[in-house]
Amino acid sequence: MKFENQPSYSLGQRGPNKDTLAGESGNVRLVSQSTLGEINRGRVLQALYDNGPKSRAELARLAGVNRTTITGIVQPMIEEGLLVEGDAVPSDFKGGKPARPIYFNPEAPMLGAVLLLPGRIQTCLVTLSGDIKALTKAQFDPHGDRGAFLAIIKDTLSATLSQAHQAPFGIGIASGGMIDSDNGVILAVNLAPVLTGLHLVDILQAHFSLPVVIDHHPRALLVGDRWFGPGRGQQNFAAIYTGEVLGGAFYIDGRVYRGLAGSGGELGHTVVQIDGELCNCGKHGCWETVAALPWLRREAARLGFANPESVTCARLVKEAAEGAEAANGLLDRYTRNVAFGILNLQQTLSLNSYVLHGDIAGGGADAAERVRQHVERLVKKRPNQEISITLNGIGEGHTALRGAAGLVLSSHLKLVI
Amino acid sequence: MKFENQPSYSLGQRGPNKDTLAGESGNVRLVSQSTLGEINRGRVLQALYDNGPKSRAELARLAGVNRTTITGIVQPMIEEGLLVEGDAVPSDFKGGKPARPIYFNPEAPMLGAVLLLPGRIQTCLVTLSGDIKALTKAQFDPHGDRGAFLAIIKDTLSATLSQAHQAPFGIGIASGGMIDSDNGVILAVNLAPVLTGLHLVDILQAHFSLPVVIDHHPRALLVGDRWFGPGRGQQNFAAIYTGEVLGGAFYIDGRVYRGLAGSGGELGHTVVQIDGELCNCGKHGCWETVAALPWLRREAARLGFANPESVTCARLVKEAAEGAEAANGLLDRYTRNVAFGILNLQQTLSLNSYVLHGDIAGGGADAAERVRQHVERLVKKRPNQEISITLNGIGEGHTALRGAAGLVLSSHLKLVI
DNA sequence: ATAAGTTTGTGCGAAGTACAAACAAACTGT
DNA sequence: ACAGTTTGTTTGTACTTCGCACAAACTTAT
Repeated sequence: MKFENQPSYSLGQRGPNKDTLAGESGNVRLVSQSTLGEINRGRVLQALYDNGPKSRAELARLAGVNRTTITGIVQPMIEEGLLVEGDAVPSDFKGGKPARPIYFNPEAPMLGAVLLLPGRIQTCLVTLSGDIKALTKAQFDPHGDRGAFLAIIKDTLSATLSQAHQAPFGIGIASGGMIDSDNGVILAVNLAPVLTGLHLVDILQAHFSLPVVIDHHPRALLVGDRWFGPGRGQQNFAAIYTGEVLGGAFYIDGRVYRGLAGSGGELGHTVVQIDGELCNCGKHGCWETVAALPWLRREAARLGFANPESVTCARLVKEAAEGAEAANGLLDRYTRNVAFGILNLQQTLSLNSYVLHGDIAGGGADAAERVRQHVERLVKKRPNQEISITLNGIGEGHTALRGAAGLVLSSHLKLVI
Repeated sequence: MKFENQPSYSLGQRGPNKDTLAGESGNVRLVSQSTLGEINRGRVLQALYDNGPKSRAELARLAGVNRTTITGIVQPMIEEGLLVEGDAVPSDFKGGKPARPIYFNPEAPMLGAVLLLPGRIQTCLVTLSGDIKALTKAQFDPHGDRGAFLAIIKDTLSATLSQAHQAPFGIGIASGGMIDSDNGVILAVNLAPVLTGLHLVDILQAHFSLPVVIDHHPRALLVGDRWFGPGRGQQNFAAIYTGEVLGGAFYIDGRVYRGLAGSGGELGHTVVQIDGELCNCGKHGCWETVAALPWLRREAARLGFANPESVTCARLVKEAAEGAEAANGLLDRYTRNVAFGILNLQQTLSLNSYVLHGDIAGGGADAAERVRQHVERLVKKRPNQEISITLNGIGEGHTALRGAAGLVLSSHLKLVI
């Protein structure tokens, strides 16, 4: 028989000479058996991350598979030193062979991490359980010479990596600015032009002979929440950062959402006030224009606050607690404005869980509770769906470094086909 | 050794007594070999959908696997009548055995579809290539008796199904209102209270002994775009519907985005104008308040248009083409308002492709081009990322019914683990 | 008319990975 | 000492993809 009148067309989103990607029209990838094995190994590791040390039998129950299957997956990783078997744990039952829990080997390789901010570099090692080691800091001229910058970052990383007893799994980089995470390129950093256009991943991979991954700062915070923070075990949640700018990122179904070449998640530049204040991106009325520190300080000045340039969420919370009505009012407006963007994310994606970072997190539990109450007032609740607003990153402030390390974990574990 | 100080906690989003889902903390599913086979069979079917008839060798090239693998997948489906082998096609090469293309069997079972609107039901059969057959229509009292409604929908569907030569794969239902698509329940339809709380999937599955799936109307439009319309072959795109209300849905990485229990994608109730117009959802400044027909008509009345109650996008396009400056101005404002919500979706998810339905689609290519130009003005373009705005559903108007049928396809093909 | 070259489809056995069943090990309670 | 229970291991089976060789079906050159 002849097949006729069969359409085969697309919406025209691909540019000229662009290679088709897996899953795009014209190219559907099947799953091979070795890929199947990789997926399952990654999921077993994920289960250990999410649930803590577990025996083979417990892992088999969690994963819905045969005990033999778990042994087959786990044994090679014990033999290669990634995992280790713990002491026998007496059973909770009447009788029964004691279980032998399995977990990550403290002697396992660590993760390299780089935090890249305009003018400043921090590097460290992070253990599989999230401990920070060999922290090294340096500064660079954001408008300076490309070669000088590369020398500084290589030296700083070398100082850190020299304190590892064995080669780490890889190096993760959290950077400000517009990042193409697929190609490992810093597309643009307005505050540090020396970085713009830098193919940093290729350069560092060649220099250190280690896998290198890069992503932008809010997404690194998110990944840090996922592996080492309040997002542990979560499949769907967002991290929201407020400061000089406003940014965010989110996990959907266990995966960091990136969009094409990492371009998704420009949450600060979604519009919440048509024809509102001019944003530094050129549009009017972006979420960032009403929910970042510049807005807060401008409003503080307009309302006659003392030292308006030093107004932060923490300061407002403190002054409100001391009875200052003006501070209470401004704090309420700020947290309400933050809530509008969270509302829009909630309406769009139903993530139900949000972790606050940066200035808004500096306001502590009081600020978080205000944001949550505003969000709850705005969202039409669905049955059995509580919205959770939590904090991370207050205190020692290494969330972004852990996040950078988490980028390595996410890419190494191959958790999703 | 003993494992100590290992955290195992979550953000607290689960309610009391809620079963943990696959992938959530405490439960990670591994992939079995029979699941692997199902995934690969689904992907081969998807490749045929997206690319039209292909030979085994061509499919092997597309899928990146061995020719033997494709034969092993395809042969059982030929034997069971889902696929059929076509006439040999002479090779484009010098020599070479002629290829035997494979495609869907016209004698294969069809798909049942139901469109459920306040007061009206439409049912039909849809072939695997999207042809509509056995269309039946009925009306019901939206405030009437639950039993009377069920009798009407069963009769209407029976009339349609009696014209099928064999049992269809299943029945898909596109419905207005708030739908819990995981449990197959219509949670609320403000304009048709008789439907509220109806466990329609269980009822119809029991009655017809066929698989039944349900989703809300904009998501059914999206799925229709994906299988039978301009979204064919696309992994990431959104469908936007404007009319009395504004709704939308989107595909991410080849999957319909649903969120928990289908609650994601309430795009019409994202806020674009803080403290703006009161919305019928109770909030102020939702996208729906500035980009649906009620806004258009109210503005037309305010501006002194003749017969403002009959203003639609199509009418404005026509009058603007005839030189009416007021119509041109209102059309520009309407398409700009539609663009703001698309902008926010683009900033959040970087989908790059949007299909317009309903009233805004009624404005044809001119309206779509205006929307596209507004979006392009607002979005900071990334390298190699064109934004596409297309139309669907104008003409015969069966997009939603094809979409309902597509819900069956999506669930039947098991395209994703 | 025959041979060389090329592509497609099939047959056969190998490889990778999960599953089922049986058994040994290690415990508790009677 | 024995029964019962759970955990971990051993052995063989099942499912699915892969690699290689070969047959079939064509075109082109001689």
